Amino acid sequence: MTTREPISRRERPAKPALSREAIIDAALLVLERDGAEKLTIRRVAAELDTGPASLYVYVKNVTVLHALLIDGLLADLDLAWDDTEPWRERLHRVISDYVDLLTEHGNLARSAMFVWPDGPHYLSLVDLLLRLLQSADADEKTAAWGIDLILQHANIAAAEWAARASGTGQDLDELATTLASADERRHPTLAAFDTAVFVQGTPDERRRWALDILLDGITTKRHR
Amino acid sequence: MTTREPISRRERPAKPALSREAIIDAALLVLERDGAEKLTIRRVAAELDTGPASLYVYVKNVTVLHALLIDGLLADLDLAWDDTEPWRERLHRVISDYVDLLTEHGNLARSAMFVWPDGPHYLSLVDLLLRLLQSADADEKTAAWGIDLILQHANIAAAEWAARASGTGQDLDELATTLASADERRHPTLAAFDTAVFVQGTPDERRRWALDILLDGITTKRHR
DNA sequence: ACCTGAACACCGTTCAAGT
DNA sequence: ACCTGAACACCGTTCAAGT
Repeated sequence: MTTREPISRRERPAKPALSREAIIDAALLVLERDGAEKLTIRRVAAELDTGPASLYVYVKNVTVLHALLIDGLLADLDLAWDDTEPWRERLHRVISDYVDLLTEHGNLARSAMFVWPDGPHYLSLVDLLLRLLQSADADEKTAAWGIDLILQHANIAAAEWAARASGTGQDLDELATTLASADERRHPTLAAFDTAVFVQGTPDERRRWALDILLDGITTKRHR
Repeated sequence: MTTREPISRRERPAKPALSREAIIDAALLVLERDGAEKLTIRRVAAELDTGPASLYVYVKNVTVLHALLIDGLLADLDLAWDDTEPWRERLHRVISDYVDLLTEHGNLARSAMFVWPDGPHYLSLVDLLLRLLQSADADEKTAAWGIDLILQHANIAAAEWAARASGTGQDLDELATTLASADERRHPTLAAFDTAVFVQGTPDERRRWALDILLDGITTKRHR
């Protein structure tokens, strides 16, 4: 497998030259085949028939690899602008789509929390959000910081849900039990509270609720 | 610390019997000595002069180990209730304390995002938050879900800041450049926007701003 | 039941050497 | 400059065997 003379031509898919694009392609393949938790430098390198060291010319670290991927996935997002749909509805829809997309690849969502997946698709998403918040009369700072806050929340929602699904997190029953066992002396407010409420609601309900809180807050604009 | 026979007295610190408490003690020591990113099952086990397998009788996995620790750290939190301080100020103060505490141990903050550190101190924190939101006239659901949202935001803030400090994240300059390079055709709204705003503000300012958004949203209570 | 050594199945990253 | 094999320095978790 070194400088091979033009033998039979296509004995194998012909080892592609390394490049950022080739890496993304290989990574997408690994993602689909092995799942997000297996999306490691080593596996992508193996997919490219090389050692892990080779990738470091193109990606600074794993987090960057993840960010690269996320932007790729975002290509599937529906970012169409629709005059007739109220801004709030549209925003709910796009964030819901975004969370769904990330949730399918739980591990990636964790990375999304720490890097802005700075690719063209992510920029398009930000562009749409900005347009929506502007149409809701948010001023510059509120819009910009608000987008950060909204995406942060979406990322957490995806990561949390994925953690729950993979069994890495703790189950809600456990949490409910702890809350219910609040001591009357040490935690009087909690003891007098219907703690079941904490764990109520479907993920969807809670996401929607939380986003509304955010949007209410953003459009209230106290400017304190 | 156990019922020790009066032998020669202090030949060694006397290998303590394993227990959840002993594990927490050892973990706190590792945390202080080696930092949060080194707080692994293996290191804590080594600290206890045993193999990693031994800990699995007491902790289900690393995440649980982290959760245990977080609750321990929360012991230092000032949770006093003060009639004279307006609820909003008090809430800002306690969340700010909480974030500071977690930020010092960045890696732990990441775990806090996926487990409720269900120990007595965490319950006390929740108790205080509940009391504060109730005094702001939030109904049950709004208070409970709101606390979840607030803590989520605090956890992210801590984790993000820690990631930035450790160099794992991406630096803001990079992000600013990407945003500024928005293409006029593909990202018209962004191109016409002063993208510098996205990365403006100190962490403190942004935290305070975000929490106010949350609180504004929570106290608005649209009930849609 | 509790505890353990050893193994299993991996990681990310760096380095010295090649081309 | 780009690419690589090999090594470094770790991980979490499980298992079979002991007490």
